[in-house]
Amino acid sequence: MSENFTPDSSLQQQMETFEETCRTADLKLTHQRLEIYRELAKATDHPSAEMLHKRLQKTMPTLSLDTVYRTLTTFEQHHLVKKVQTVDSQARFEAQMVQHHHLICDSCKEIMDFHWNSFDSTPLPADIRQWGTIRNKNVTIHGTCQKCQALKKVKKRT
Amino acid sequence: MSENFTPDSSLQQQMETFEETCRTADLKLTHQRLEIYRELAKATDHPSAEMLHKRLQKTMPTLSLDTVYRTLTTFEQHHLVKKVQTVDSQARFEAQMVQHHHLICDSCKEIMDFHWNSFDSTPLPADIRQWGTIRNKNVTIHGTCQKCQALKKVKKRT
DNA sequence: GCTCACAGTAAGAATTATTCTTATTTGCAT
DNA sequence: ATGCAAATAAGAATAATTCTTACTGTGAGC
Ligand SMILES: [Mn+2]
Ligand SMILES: [Mn+2]
Ligand SMILES: [Zn+2]
Ligand SMILES: [Zn+2]
Repeated sequence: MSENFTPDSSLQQQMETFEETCRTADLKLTHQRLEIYRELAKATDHPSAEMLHKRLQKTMPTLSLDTVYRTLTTFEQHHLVKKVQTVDSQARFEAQMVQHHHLICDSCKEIMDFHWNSFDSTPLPADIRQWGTIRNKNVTIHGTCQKCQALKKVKKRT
Repeated sequence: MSENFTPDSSLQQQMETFEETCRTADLKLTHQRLEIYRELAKATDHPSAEMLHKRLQKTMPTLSLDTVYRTLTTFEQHHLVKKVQTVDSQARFEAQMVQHHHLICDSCKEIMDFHWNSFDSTPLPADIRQWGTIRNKNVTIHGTCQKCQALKKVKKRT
């Protein structure tokens, strides 16, 4: 590990990969695309388009919500980001493209990543294979996070 | 197995359980509720509210789409149906409440059930336990179903 | 079986999330 | 530096879902 290591070094790396992918895909490197990608890449909470827009407006007051949506869709088509499947109406996004799974708090809607290598390497039940071509398999865990549990206890006491 | 066994016997059973649950929950047994539940219970494709409405309109021409939505929401609150999490804008529903998992075709959006008991009884990675209270864990498999694969091949030949 | 209170419904308006249209701006190849 | 296709901003439009309101029907009590 180098002496120049900073918590941002992986983000820097990710930005470079992003720029490279854009150039290869003939996507122009606009300020909007760079900032939207950076904001999503540094987020760990799987923000919605609206959340991203709100965060970015502080530094880019003229950024339109439509651009956020359009840009995320473009990124998705180029496998730079993923739409996360939820039961809620607003779509949630992430720039984390390596295989992982999700913990979802049904109370605050927080989405957290986790890894589960032993699951990833477990073969599927045999009878599923004939269904078609399988692209990926993912686990979603629903529950209530610590924070929300604590809040509930406080409320009960009232 | 009785001589009176018919393919519908389990649906009959499910309808009785449904009626019982409604009575216990002080939900009036309206024609709309009965038919919406029956239609969803007999479906295996996880229909959207709109799909259910379309199917029911044949026999109930005055049924409003709003009633379908409202009724499904009521059922969901009483754990009679579940909203299925997808990446698409239209919500999909099911009356199948026993633990199971989903195969989703990214091409035709078909959602299929499957069971995986060995997964269900596998403990979660230890480091997840501290996140909060876990309610359930489910697997979603994405891919392309046989039908869609066949269609693609035909198209390629053209 | 009849009546009545009130939960539930239909219809259309409203809201929310997302996408489209169009005039203007910008990245980048030349 | 110039030109032009691609991208953006703003607001209109669309799609999915929910709300409002006047009317209807379920089922408890007689
Ligand atoms: Mn994730
Ligand atoms: Mn299912
Ligand atoms: Zn929470
Ligand atoms: Zn398919």
